[in-house]
Amino acid sequence: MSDDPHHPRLRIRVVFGERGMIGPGKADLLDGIARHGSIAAAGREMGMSYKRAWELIGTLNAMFHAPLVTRTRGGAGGGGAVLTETGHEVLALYRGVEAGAAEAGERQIATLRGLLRDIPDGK
Amino acid sequence: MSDDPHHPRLRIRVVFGERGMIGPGKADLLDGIARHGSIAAAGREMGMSYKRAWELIGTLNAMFHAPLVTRTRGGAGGGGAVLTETGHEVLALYRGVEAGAAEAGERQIATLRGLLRDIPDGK
DNA sequence: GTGCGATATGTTTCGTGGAACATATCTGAA
DNA sequence: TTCAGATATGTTCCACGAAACATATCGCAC
Repeated sequence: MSDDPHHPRLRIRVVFGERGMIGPGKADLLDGIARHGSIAAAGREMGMSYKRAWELIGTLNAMFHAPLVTRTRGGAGGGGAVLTETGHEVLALYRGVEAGAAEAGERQIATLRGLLRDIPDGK
Repeated sequence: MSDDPHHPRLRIRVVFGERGMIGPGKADLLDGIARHGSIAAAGREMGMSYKRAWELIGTLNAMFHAPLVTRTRGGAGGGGAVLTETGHEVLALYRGVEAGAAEAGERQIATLRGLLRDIPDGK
């Protein structure tokens, strides 16, 4: 979609043992909610069913000591969802890990990329 | 198995667009082959079927401009597999990315860990 | 009090990755 | 010339997660 297939991408998942984990999916979802103010809209944007988005948010909320997303039902516009302070914090921390890792691994990744076989078939 | 569930772990996957990707699974497999000199033994060690291990090695070999693993059939001991120079190089680069990311994200991850909910059930 | 738009959940269907199973093949050693 | 132990591959089966489908609920606006 909007990602350059020629540039290596780093997908990072932080695993907290049995307590859960957070990766690109949940992060992007939080991001979408922050931008749209709606679980449904965020899910739609990334081609994810409302149900799945809702479930992910549920696990995220249960995972931290305070919910990351608060929801409102009914009302003008039908309701909506917003990131709590903790929500913004967690998202920022995750993005920080991503950015730091990308920078720290820049050299190795470039070298790795150079070792790849030339594209076998341009489709 | 040997991973401390209390300490957050970073799982990193380097994605090269359509050309493939490398993550913990393939890296550990390469590692096992380097240590055991056998695809089968490496697979066994990580509870992976020989077939799956063999397939992963196949995609890895096809992914880079030179094979990462060379195999020998028959002979004393039935055969075996060893990492090529490129194989060692790729593994080292991936481990480097992992290490760099872990170090770079140390702060954020610790903070994230502090935001987790207290364990709900000690099992 | 009806409609709208979003959250909230349950149920069922379905595709896919992996496990399990089954062989075939290779070659040095005994 | 048989055996051992590893690579090499195809086929079938099944669990699990996600998608699809189906409702229910909420509350402001009109």
